[in-house]
Amino acid sequence: MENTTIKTIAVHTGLSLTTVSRVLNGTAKQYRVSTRTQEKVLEAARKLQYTPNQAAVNLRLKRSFSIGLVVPSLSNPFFSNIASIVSSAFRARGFSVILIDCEEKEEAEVEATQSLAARNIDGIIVIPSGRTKTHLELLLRKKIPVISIDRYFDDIAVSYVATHHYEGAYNITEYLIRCGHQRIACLQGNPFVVSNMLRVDGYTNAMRTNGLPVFYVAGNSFTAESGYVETKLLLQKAERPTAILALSDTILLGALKALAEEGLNIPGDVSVVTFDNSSYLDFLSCTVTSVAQPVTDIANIAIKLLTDKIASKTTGAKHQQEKILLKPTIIHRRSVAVLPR
Amino acid sequence: MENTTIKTIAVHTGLSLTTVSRVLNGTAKQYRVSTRTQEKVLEAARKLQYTPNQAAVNLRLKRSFSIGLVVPSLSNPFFSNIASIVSSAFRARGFSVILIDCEEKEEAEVEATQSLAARNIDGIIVIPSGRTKTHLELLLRKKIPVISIDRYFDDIAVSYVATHHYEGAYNITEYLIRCGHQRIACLQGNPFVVSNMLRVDGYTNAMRTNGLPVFYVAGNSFTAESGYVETKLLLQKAERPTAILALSDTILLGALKALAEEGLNIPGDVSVVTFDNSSYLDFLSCTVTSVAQPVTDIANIAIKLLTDKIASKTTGAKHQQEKILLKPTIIHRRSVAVLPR
DNA sequence: ATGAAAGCGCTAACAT
DNA sequence: ATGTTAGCGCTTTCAT
Repeated sequence: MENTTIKTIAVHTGLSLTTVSRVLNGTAKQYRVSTRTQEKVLEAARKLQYTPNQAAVNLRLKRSFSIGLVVPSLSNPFFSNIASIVSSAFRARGFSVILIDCEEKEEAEVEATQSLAARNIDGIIVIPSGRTKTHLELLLRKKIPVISIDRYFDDIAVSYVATHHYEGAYNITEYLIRCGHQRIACLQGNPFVVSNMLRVDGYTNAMRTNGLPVFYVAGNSFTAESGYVETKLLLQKAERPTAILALSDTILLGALKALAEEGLNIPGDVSVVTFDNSSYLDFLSCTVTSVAQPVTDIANIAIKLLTDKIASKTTGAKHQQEKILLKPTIIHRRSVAVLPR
Repeated sequence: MENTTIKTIAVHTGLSLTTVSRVLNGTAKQYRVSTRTQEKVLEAARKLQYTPNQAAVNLRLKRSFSIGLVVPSLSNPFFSNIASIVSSAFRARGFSVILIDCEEKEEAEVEATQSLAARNIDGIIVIPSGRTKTHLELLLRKKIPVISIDRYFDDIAVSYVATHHYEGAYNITEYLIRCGHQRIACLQGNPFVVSNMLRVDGYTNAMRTNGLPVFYVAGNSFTAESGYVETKLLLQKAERPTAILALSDTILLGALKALAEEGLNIPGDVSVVTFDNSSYLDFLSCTVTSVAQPVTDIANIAIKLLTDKIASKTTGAKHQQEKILLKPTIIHRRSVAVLPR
């Protein structure tokens, strides 16, 4: 009792492979297969527990009916949240989703896109882990629809959807300044990814525009460890900050730990704001004001863009690079003190 | 300029498909392919940017060199954390990981396992979303190695690795009792999954063994919403609890919100403990004592079991069902008050 | 040391 | 209304 294939069914019903294939693919009507025959095939398929061998379909059709989703790290709630939303939306549209966690490693990301391409993937959504981008151009050359989210490159023809990182950072920095803060420290993540660079730019420009010196920028990854270490160092400075802008919630967590260890109160001793607006911000010892990214919108637009590109591979319609930036919003909580002038 | 296949390389080098294939698969030595020839093939492959078509390999070999990881929900940090650990461990061993988020839906889980099976997946790790288990038996019948983690079924021959849920709940309940608590409420998750049932049993038995009535059990899913709603209801009772045991960190978050809304302090007005030990527990307004699951151990053992099963498919060695339960530990923080007797 | 040829399971162009 | 056949890209047995 080997695996059931269409051949098994053909033998079983005394029909040809073609007819069986037609019935099973729903093209029966189109080829005027008799109702009788259809029933026979369907019944045999059910009885023999037939499931199509995707490798064969894939080889033949050069399509896999699945899309790849490549993320830097699932242990970061921001990414796992996006992953969850994107993946369910695609499944709802009949695509399988192959999710790959790169552990923030660029080689892993390159490998991931190659392995996806080798599987005749229908399309790829990627959140780039670093500066590497040639692998994305390669996908383009292979005519594999690809779009990037959250992070992106302006100098290659890959469409993207992301939060307007610059604006988010600029606005929240300016908000801190309006609250009377002048010594505002910025705890950054991976200094080589666009999202981080733009946020740092937003912070820097908001400071300068308001006639303030850029007080402090440090950090090297979007992790609690980085946030912790940098805050420890920051607090060694002769002049302590009155406010800290953490560029992600993971960084924030580390910063909070360091602040607690130093016995500093929020917002009494130091104000704190962050990026990403994770749900636990509402439950921290001091609820934390945050820049919220429109994650659901990002996911939905990404899906729309990718499915359009996939669909138009058949029609052959040309697409230009779409560059979509969505407005972030500030969610106000209680972590910011208004300083006396 | 079409896609490069071994045929392209064969034509290019004037060699046969066989020879090209041998070189590319590292069996060159075994077949005494001349060094000269090997170089030619390798060079052509590089120049033409050859990547093997996995669908073809898969069809031919009935192997995909990838494993499936099926989880209930990636937006739950406990699962996304496991997913991250398992997926990186497998990639390190040369397997691709196809990760599927089922949104806690049993149909989605069944569909996922079927779709994975249709891809000639080498093995599957699943965290079951509910009571459904026939799909796992089906995998077994198709000789696809499968093991479940975190949640499991004792009456089917699927191996599993999980935390000793019963013990975790029993111990922490008893700890609360020793601290003088008698009215302890239990906020449960999905009542139909083993992990939840066992935890509830642990709670219930700890109460009974210590001569206390089972005060309160309610809830229906491992979400903040459920935790919030149930806590709201719980606080309507004439007799309020002195302690709350949340069966997951997500439930805890909802409970905390409800407690805050009622103006209750932790641990002054009510003590709180939870399951899962997420990193943010250290940063809440009151750090929360928690049952920690040995997630890394679970992942590593799961990997060991699965790779063994995959390897022994070739050797044909028989495996019995492995049932592995790991001890949880209690991480003490500041959310539990010691009551006067 | 290298090649020819069969076949994995499926679809589709081309009969009839 | 149904069937024959070629071929997707690869591995492997069997020749030479």
